Amino acid sequence: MVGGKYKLIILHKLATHGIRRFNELRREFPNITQRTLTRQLRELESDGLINRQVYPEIPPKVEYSLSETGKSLYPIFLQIEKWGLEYMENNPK
Amino acid sequence: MVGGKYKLIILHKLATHGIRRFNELRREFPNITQRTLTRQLRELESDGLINRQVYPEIPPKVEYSLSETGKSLYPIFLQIEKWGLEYMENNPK
DNA sequence: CTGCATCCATCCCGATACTG
DNA sequence: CAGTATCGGGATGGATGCAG
Repeated sequence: MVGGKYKLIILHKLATHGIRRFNELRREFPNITQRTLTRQLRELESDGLINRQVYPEIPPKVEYSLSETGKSLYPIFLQIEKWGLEYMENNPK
Repeated sequence: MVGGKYKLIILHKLATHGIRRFNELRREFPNITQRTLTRQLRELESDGLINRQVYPEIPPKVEYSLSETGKSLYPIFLQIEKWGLEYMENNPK
């Protein structure tokens, strides 16, 4: 469910900074292409990790946020982050 | 570093059951092909997560075990396992 | 603004046969 | 026993253009 190239950082961004619109995410991850961002978001949505709120306006507006299930991943993120910091301490460069 | 299809379960097996020989791992994961098992083990080794001990005998003998870095991943595994159990409780089927 | 359609390169893994 | 060699297919991500 989190196997995509950008899924973890997307979830992390939504976890730490809350609701985000599509183009906000594009700006925050300049390397990801539009097509890929769309697909990763759709996959996260169909796995129930994020919510997708569409506002039927012109111009369109779509907001992404963590679902409850997505939020429940947060302890894992913290554990991974802790590991990463220790790993960098023991393997400096 | 743990992105391969079988890397997490290989690490988990080594974490919970200690040293394993090549063909023991093959038997324990019947779905993995020889070629793929070899590659995943080599990648784990070059990332420093497992140790590869070769005994220059006939017939050959190679033992795989967790490195200290590999062992340090264990808290993450526990956190993931905990999440998985809760997820299945909340999403029964 | 938020997409979809198309085409393409690469990576990952599997199937199978062979080897010291 | 513990691999290597070869071939191939499917998934993943990128580039580019078009659209409501």
